[in-house]
Amino acid sequence: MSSVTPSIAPDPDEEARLTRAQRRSEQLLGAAARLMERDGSQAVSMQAVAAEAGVSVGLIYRYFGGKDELLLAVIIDVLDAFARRVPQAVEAAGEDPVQRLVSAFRAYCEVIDDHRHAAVLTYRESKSLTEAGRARIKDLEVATSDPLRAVLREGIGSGDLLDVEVDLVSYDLLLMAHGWALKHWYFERSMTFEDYVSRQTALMLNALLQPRRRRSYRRLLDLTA
Amino acid sequence: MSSVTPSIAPDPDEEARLTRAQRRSEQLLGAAARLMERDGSQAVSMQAVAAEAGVSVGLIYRYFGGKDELLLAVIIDVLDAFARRVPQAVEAAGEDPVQRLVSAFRAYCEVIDDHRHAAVLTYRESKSLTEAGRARIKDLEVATSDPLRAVLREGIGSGDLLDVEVDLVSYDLLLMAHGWALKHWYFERSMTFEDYVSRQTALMLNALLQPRRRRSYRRLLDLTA
Amino acid sequence: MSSVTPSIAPDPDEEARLTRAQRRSEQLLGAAARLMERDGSQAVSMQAVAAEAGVSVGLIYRYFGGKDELLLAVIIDVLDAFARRVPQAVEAAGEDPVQRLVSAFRAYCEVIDDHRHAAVLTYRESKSLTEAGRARIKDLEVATSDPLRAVLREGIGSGDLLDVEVDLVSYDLLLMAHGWALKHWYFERSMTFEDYVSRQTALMLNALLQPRRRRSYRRLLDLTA
Amino acid sequence: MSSVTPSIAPDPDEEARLTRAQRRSEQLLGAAARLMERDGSQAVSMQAVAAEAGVSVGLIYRYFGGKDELLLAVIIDVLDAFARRVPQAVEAAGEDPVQRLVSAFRAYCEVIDDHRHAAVLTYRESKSLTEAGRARIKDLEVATSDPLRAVLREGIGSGDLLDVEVDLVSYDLLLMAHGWALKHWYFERSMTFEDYVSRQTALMLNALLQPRRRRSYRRLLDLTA
DNA sequence: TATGAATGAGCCTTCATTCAT
DNA sequence: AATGAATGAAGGCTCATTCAT
Repeated sequence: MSSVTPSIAPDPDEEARLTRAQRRSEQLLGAAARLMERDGSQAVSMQAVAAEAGVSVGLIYRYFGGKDELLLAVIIDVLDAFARRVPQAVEAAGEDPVQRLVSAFRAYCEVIDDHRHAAVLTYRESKSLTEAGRARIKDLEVATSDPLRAVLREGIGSGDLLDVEVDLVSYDLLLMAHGWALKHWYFERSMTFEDYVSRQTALMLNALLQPRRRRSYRRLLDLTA
Repeated sequence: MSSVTPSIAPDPDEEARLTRAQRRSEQLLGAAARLMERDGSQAVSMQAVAAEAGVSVGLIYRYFGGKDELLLAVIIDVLDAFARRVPQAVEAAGEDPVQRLVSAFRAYCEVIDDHRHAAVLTYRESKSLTEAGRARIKDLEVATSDPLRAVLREGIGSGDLLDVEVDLVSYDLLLMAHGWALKHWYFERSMTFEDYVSRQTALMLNALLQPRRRRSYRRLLDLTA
Repeated sequence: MSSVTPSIAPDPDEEARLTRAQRRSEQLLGAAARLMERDGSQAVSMQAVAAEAGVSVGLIYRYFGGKDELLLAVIIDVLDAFARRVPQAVEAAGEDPVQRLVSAFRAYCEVIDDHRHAAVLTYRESKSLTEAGRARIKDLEVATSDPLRAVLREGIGSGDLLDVEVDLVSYDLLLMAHGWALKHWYFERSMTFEDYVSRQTALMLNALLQPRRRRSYRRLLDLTA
Repeated sequence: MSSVTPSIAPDPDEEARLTRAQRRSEQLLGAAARLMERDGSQAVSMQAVAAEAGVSVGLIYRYFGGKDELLLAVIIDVLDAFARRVPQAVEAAGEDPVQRLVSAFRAYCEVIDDHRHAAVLTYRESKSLTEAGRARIKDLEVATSDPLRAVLREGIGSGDLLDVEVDLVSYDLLLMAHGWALKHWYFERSMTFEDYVSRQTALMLNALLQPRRRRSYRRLLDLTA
């Protein structure tokens, strides 16, 4: 389409940064994500994805080998979003390990709140994938929790946190973040997102903080927020 | 269960107590659960369920209205297991609120370990249900966590636990229990079920126990099990 | 059931006149007719017939070879009703051939009004039958119109009616009678059953009556009833 | 129809005039009509229609929402044939109201002879339709008889016909026309289509013609053709 | 590159029929 | 004579995938 335009290139930067194929790919991924997150991947037909994206069915097969590959790509796309935003939040939190942990946890929760349905996809749809796809996602999920693990290790190293098992605790924190998406229908009746985050943060710090450091974070430890 | 019965001839009794219909129902439920837990309900055809159960397709429709109803029944079956076993465990734990909490949490984890895949069904398949079915499951899920809420309230009332928000914390504990099923593929590499339970228990008590009560449960608080 | 009753035989005549088998047969036929007339034979399942009759599916197969045979029996039952009531009406009309014709036509219409849906069965369902069944019904349908043919011949013989082709005209009259059932939904808006019969009678007589006999039946010839 | 076109190259025009979709639609409609008319719509499977049309099952669903819609379309197709050919015949019959009536009736009979089995579908299959479809067909059936009603009113207005109830008589005439299809198996033994039409025409005129106009149509009034 | 008509395997469901009791 | 649980073939319909244009 835009290649036909004879006038001076309207957006050369955009043109250059993303090849036509990349743009198409994102367009299809977006459409698929939108539908799959809402209805579940199995309930979404390729024709529906095509319609949502405003292209023909055949075109999807030029960019993705089939439905399995499309679902895999959608999930990977979501996990990438995690990998991008959490480290930023940690960085912005400054030097204090506890503050960095709090900030990381909040970032996880925020990303999940933004992709509330997408977050559930990873749980729900892994069975729809090939063994290879499933393996790849598992790796990505582990990688996704890396920032959390790193910040936990920092805190333990600095003596601010108890000497917990990092793998297990980082996973617990992820669960608590995902919890917002999983039971959103339940909690939205009794609390805001801010309530949820601050109360979970308090619980987490109660469990992890070295007793002698508790006074410094008294405000964050208030269990009734 | 029935093996606990001390009186004579437990099997004939068992045979007699269940009508033919009840046995059929359980047989079909078992087959469906086995396949759905493995492949996801959408990927399991009614013909496959029939084959797994060793009956004809038509027979399933004598016992369940259709695929939706079958899935719903499978999930309800699992939730019933929770409703049965957790209260028993709490009862058997004696009077101490903290011991009762620890015991309840362990029971949740054990049921999940027994129904490791089925537990995931609740998360994964809600989209596949009718609105009515979804509503019913939500109610059951809430009810399922009731024993946990009760025991938490006891502990707070007795002054053993901090004054946390019971709804949120009970949900966190459920998440931690479900976590064993959700990431079983990951944790089985580094820990046994016993490791998982005792470490999560330690974290939980660290977060919830009144400081002055910590000494009494020193052993349970060991974060490295 | 009734054979168990020990007290003095409550209805010995009834018992004697109809064997148990005959009564069962009528019971089943009645149930089948009721449902098929309402929903069409194809839409009625054997299990539905059994339920309507208050018996088990298996029993139907003791009395009728299968669904085809059941439908055939239902249709024959209806056609028999025609064969019974029309001759009675003709007889009761006295000696005058024209009066007998008028009476016969009215009788056809009345039977059809009583079995409004059943009448349609013959048109609708003949395709569902075996070749043999179809042939049998065709014969019965021809026989059903015999009284009409006879009375027409009388009228022609007596010089009251024009010398029309009896087969064709008797068929036309049957069509006009069935018309009440076929388009009942349309005519019930603008006329009663009595209107329908008297107006059709007037048209018929206008077409068939010898000109010189018209004066005698002036009232019946009034086209606006 | 198109054979009447005098200009050059009629076939390419025909080819061009119909879009691919229109041709497909007609192809499917034709196949469905052929089978349904022979076996009854309920007895015809979608796979059979696909096979008859030489296409795949799935394709039918691109053109018709389902089996109901397909049956509805077939019936509407037949009713459209009436709406097209009857007015033409009336027009071609000239000015005389009686001639126009005779011509209209003949046209009805001819269309029915062409669609002998399809005509029966309207009677037979109404139960197989949705409420909406049934309503639509009822409307079309009423509309189909409009030309007949119009020509009857003309004749009454011009004083050629008796003052009969137009709705009822037009329906009678339709029944007589449909009669050819309904009992074709019976009448084909004793008369040709021409016999049938001329005799029914004679009966109709005997019933409807004003006595003083009878002499003018003596030939048409001969009851033995 | 892009289209979308066409395919057909496979799914859920129904129901005529059988048979052990 | 009567039951009704069980069967399984067949039907309507969907949708991932292909391919001629």
